Amino acid sequence: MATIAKVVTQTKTEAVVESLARFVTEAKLQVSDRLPAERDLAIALGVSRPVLREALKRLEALGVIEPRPGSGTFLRTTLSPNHTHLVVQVDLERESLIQLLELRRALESEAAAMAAARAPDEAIANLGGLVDQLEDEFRRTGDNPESDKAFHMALYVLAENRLFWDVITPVWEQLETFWQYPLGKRDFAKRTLPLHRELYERIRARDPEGARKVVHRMFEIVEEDLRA
Amino acid sequence: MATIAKVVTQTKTEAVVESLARFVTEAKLQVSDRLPAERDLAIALGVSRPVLREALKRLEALGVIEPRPGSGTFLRTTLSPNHTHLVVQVDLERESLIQLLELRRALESEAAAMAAARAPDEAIANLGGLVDQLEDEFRRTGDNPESDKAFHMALYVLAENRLFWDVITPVWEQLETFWQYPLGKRDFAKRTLPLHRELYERIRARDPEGARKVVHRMFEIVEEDLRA
DNA sequence: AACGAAAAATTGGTCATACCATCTGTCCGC
DNA sequence: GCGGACAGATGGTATGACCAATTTTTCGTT
Repeated sequence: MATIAKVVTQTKTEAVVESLARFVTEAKLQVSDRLPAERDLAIALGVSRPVLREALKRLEALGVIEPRPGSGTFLRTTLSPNHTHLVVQVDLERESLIQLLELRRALESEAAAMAAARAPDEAIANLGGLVDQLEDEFRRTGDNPESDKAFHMALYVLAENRLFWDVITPVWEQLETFWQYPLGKRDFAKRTLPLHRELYERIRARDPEGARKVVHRMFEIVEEDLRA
Repeated sequence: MATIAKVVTQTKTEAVVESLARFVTEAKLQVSDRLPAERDLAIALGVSRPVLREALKRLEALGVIEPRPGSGTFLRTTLSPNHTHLVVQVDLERESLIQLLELRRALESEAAAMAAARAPDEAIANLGGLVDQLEDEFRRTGDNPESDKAFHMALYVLAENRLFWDVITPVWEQLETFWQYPLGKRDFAKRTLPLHRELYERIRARDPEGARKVVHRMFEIVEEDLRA
């Protein structure tokens, strides 16, 4: 069957976005570097300033740039013409704590398995240090929100998949607001404490399945505590 | 320790985005409905048209709206003040494809286990029908992209967690573009075919661990095929 | 009355220009 | 040498106008 290509009209704003991506690449701009001033960019690209600004607003929405009034516009991520952006829309009102936890469980159990399978030895050793801190902070204060977060985030780094990190970060933030507001402090910290070291041991032993199971047990405790 | 709140300056454009979200909610606008004209919105919100347009460009970048010259601007998704947008940057290279697959594996293996644990019997029976279609389409055409997608998406419905659906949808879209462009058609459809029925059987047997393992085997085949 | 083509109105896309608020670096006076 | 005022640069906002695509209305023809 002969297919007919859909007409792709390109608005000037879109063209400017692409030109900007090309410019950033060719100029070898790095993260936190400053872009030329809006007026200059508009002239260089041969478009009016409103159009240039609309393109910038689009990049801003995608988290690529950050304008600072009075100073300039700065790069927040890398950018090149062959980058694409994946947008997940989440209704935070409807999504309950349980659903967020289930998502985290899915990501974290897999991340733990991936870490066990391929993280470099030195990185795993660092994780061991985090376990020490975790236990230490708990001994001193009876809780360990700081080092707990550091430990779990380290897992995602060990998994060596940036997407996991990108997805879990906002999920984690959302969970933190839950712990603060509707729910008070929970006490699963104590019960899950030993599992952290156990998880570290499973990863160190290069045991993906074992690591996955430990993570599941952690979440069972949390969910159990939540129902209580 | 006393913490000091970071100053949050809000630009007018950002305020307009929020106002728009509120408006869409209060006006009960549905997907594919038309928004008021730019000029009208600008007047109603008390801002200039450029600012209003910058806000629209932002929503456009997030895939929320779609402007059609001459006709108006239309809603592409639901929108309310509760919605948050999570953006992950993907570059069109083989490495990203693998990362996307790993993310999908994490979600899908857990979703399968959740489905086995709690999906209602009738819903699982429907999944069985999808397996029939899957095998039928493959017998007829030698491939089954349509029914394959239907089957996998059904898994996420059975998992009864909207977040999983929200996350996997754009991931799936992104994967589809990969199959089309950098890579050609792959032939893992044939090799993973029997696993679909097996997965259905594991879910029907209420065997979460078994379901999880079948999903993992599916992805092993896909990744193997990819390396070839 | 029904149909179809031309004209008018509507709507998003683009442009030019001006002014304001904020930040930064410089230069002057102490 | 130091502190503060000043000027320049930069992003944020507003006005008003015109263009191009689309939709709706109008009106003449059949």
